Amino acid sequence: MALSDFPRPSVAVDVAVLTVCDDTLQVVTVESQFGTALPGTFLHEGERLRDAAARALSTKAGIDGLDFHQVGMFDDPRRDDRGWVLSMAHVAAIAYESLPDVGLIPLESGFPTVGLAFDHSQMVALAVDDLRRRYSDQAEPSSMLGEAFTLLELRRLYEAIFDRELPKDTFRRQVIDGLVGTGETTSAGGGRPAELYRRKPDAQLPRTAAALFRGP
Amino acid sequence: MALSDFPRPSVAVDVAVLTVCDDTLQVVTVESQFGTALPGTFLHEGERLRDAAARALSTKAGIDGLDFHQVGMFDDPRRDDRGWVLSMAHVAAIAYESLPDVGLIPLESGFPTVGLAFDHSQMVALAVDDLRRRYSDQAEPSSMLGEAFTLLELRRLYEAIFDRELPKDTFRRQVIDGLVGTGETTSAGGGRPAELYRRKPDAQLPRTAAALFRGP
DNA sequence: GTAATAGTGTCTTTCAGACAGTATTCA
DNA sequence: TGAATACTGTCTGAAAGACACTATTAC
Repeated sequence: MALSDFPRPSVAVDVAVLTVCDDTLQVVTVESQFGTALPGTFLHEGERLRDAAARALSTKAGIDGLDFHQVGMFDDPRRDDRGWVLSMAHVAAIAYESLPDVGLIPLESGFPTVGLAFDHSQMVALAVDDLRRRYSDQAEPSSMLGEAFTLLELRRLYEAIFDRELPKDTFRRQVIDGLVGTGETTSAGGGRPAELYRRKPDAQLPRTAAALFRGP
Repeated sequence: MALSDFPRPSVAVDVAVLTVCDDTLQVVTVESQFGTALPGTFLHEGERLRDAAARALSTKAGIDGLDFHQVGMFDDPRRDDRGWVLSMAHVAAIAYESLPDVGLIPLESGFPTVGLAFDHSQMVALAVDDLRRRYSDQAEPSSMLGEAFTLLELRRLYEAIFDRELPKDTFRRQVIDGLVGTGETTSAGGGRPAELYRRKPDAQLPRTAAALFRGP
């Protein structure tokens, strides 16, 4: 049997890069002829989707070295005026301090506060869902903080991701087993120095952590 | 800007249809020249992925009317000897009683007990993950039982999906608010007649239900 | 009656969440 | 010393999970 004789779609990738700035989730955007949009590109021959996503991010936003997760294929035949284009939405996360000078749009309870081109606002909503799921399962799985961080920094990150204040003592008990303490401390806060922690690889958070993060 | 001048991949869909038979999750398979595989097809021009999935299932397995969820795009350039073929894996669920005469393969803790063609075994593993996530969020969201069902039937279904015995009283308290009782009962079990329930649309299960289903 | 299954009241243990206490730094 | 922040012991209320009891059918 020969390969499909049907016309083939163009396949693209778009990437929602999420970061936290000013205690708020934000998404990286680029300016294009179609307006403010997510970084994206067409898939090259023989290329894998995640490699196309990395190439788009490197070329259009100067960002490298991130992990990508698929969040959904957008396949409305009329989603792009230029023709039949399927696009795989991806999500990645990065520490704000590692970001070059790029456009950022804050997210209000998971949705962009301004409209993005194409169906990119829907992509961002799915990206936030996926990020929240992964942050419910593990402690800081995507390096949105630096190499080491205090529990206060971690809690502020989770409060931004889940758009919700979290009690510090319960939060600590939920995440502490997913972390390893370095012996070091930092006194950047002004008061008693806080211990610095790293993520414990492959450690799962307790099943009840999701209930705390997502609220009642 | 003209549309991409790059060569385009063929795009296909494959569907993991899950059902429960003999207290075990099973997946629908078809025989092809490549061996035992998931039902699939190439995407037609202008067609949406979910419509291609429905067409594949209707044509190759005689199954209609299901809901499909994307679980991931498989994009290894060498995954199909015939050429460059991307395939979107889908998941759907169906009551065993609604199945026509098709091939079924039982799943051992989420994985097929025999190898499937291509990367279809990986697709099934992702499909089971997705099914478990959706059954953790809502009570019986995919109609794997009939229109109405008893709590015993529902619990047996969840035990098969999560491959784990569940205590009947705690299970009841977790799911009861996601159901609506019909006034009717059935005495098919032999003992005291059991009330028949339906799914309450849009009702979310408590956050702690996932902890019960997935276990320690 | 017995057997079988459905459904529920209750007890205990556990833990989320709140509160307040102690600990350690800087000014 | 006081202010600020980090961390932790303890209390309470709620609920998971276990257990047993009652309820309703068939035989």
